[in-house]
Amino acid sequence: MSKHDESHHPIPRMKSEDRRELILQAATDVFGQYGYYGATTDQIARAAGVSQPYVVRMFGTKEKLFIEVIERALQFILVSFRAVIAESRADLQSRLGSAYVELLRQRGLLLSLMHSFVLGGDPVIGPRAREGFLEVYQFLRDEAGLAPAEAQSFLEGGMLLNTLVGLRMSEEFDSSTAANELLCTALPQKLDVLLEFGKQQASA
Amino acid sequence: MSKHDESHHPIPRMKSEDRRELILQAATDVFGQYGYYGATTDQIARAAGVSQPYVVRMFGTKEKLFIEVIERALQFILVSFRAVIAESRADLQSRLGSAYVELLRQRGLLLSLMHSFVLGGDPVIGPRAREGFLEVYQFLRDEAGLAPAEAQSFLEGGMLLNTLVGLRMSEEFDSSTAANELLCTALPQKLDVLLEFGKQQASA
DNA sequence: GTCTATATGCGGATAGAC
DNA sequence: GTCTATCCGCATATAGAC
Repeated sequence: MSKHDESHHPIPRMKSEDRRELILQAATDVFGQYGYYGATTDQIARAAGVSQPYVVRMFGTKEKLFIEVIERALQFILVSFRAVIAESRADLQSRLGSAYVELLRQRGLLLSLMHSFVLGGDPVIGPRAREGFLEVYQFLRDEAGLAPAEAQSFLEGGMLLNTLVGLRMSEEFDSSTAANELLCTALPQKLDVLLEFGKQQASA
Repeated sequence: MSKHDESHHPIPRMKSEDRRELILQAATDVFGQYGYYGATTDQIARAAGVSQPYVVRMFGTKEKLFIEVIERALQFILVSFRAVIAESRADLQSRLGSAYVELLRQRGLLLSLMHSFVLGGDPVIGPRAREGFLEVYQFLRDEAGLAPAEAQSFLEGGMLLNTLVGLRMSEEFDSSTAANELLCTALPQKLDVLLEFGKQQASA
C-alpha cells in the first residue's frame, strides 16, 4: 500500500490539465447556482475536492476563473451546434433547440452564462459576455443560415428557457397549474430533460 | 437660519415613508447593476444619500431589502400592464410590449428582477421570484386573455429584452453590425428607449 | 502539484449618541 | 429619524512547506 496511496486526502497528484478541467466543471456548477459574486472560491474548491488556495493559484483570480468558465461554456454551445448542422441541414431551428436543451445536462453551464449576461456593466465580464452572445447570434445567422428574425426568435426561446431553469420553475411542477402550463408550452417536447435537471438540483 | 438647517449633511429629516421610497429606488438601481450578492448596502446607502447603517436599520437585512425591491418591481409591472388593458383591449400584445419597454426608464427595475430570476435556488429569494414570475404569466393569461402560446411568446421576448439590457448590448451599437441587427430586430419600434437607457447607464 | 497557515480587506450588522 | 463608531465574520489572495 505504498504504491498508490489514496489516503485520507485525495492527494491524487493528477496532471494539472485534468485537475484544471475538474475545477472548471465544479466552478461552472457553483457559479451557475450563485452567480459571480455569490459563489466563493472555497465552495468551488470543495466541490472539486481541492483546497481553496489551489484553485486561486491555478487561475490567478476568481475573476479569471469566471471568465474561463463562461468561455468554456460558450465553446460547448458552439461545438454542440456545429455538430447539429454537420449532421443535417433539415429542420435546423428545432434540432438546434433540442441540442440547446441537452446542454442542461452540464450542470450550471447555461446558468453561468446567464449570470454573465446580467453583469454586462462589469468592465471585464461585460465585454466578454457581449462578445459571446454575439458569437452565438452570428453563428445562427451565418453558419446555420437563419434569417435575422428566426435567429432572434431562437434566442428569445433560449432566454426564456434559461430563465425558467434559473428560477427552478420545475420545482413548482405539480403544485402550480400555471407553472405546469408554462413549462409544457415553453418546451418543445423536452420537458423531461428539464425535470430531470430539476431533480439533480434539488438533491445538490 | 435656525429653522430649516440643511447644513453640511442632508439631514433632511424626512418622513420615513419618503426615505423608504428613496432608498428602494437606489437599491433597485444598484441591485440591478450588481445583483443581490454583488451589490453592497453601502453602495445603496450612498446612492440614496444616507448612511449604510440606516438602510440596514430600516429594512432589517440586505435580504429583506432585496425582497422588497423585487416585490415593488413586480407591482410596477402589473400596475403598468393593468393600465394598458384598462385603456383598450385592442392590439394587446404589442401595447403590453411597449409598456414593458417603458419600464426600462425605471433604472434597474427589470434588471433586479432578472437577477432574482437566476437565483431560484436560494431558499428565500427563489420562492418569491417564482411566485412573481407566475403572477405575470397568470396576468397575461387571465386578465389580458392571451392564449398560453401567446403569453409564452410574450415572455420570451421579455426575457431576451432583459438579457440584452443586462448585457448592455446597446454599447455595441455602431461598433458591431451583428449587434445593430440583433437590437433592431428584437425591438418593436422601441430601440430609442433602449439606447437612451444605455446612455444613462454609461454615465452612471 | 497540492496543502496549511495566515494576512488583509471588506461588508453586514449592532450599539448608542444626537 | 439619522448618524458615527465599531465588531465580527468571511472571502480572496499570498507565503511557504512538503
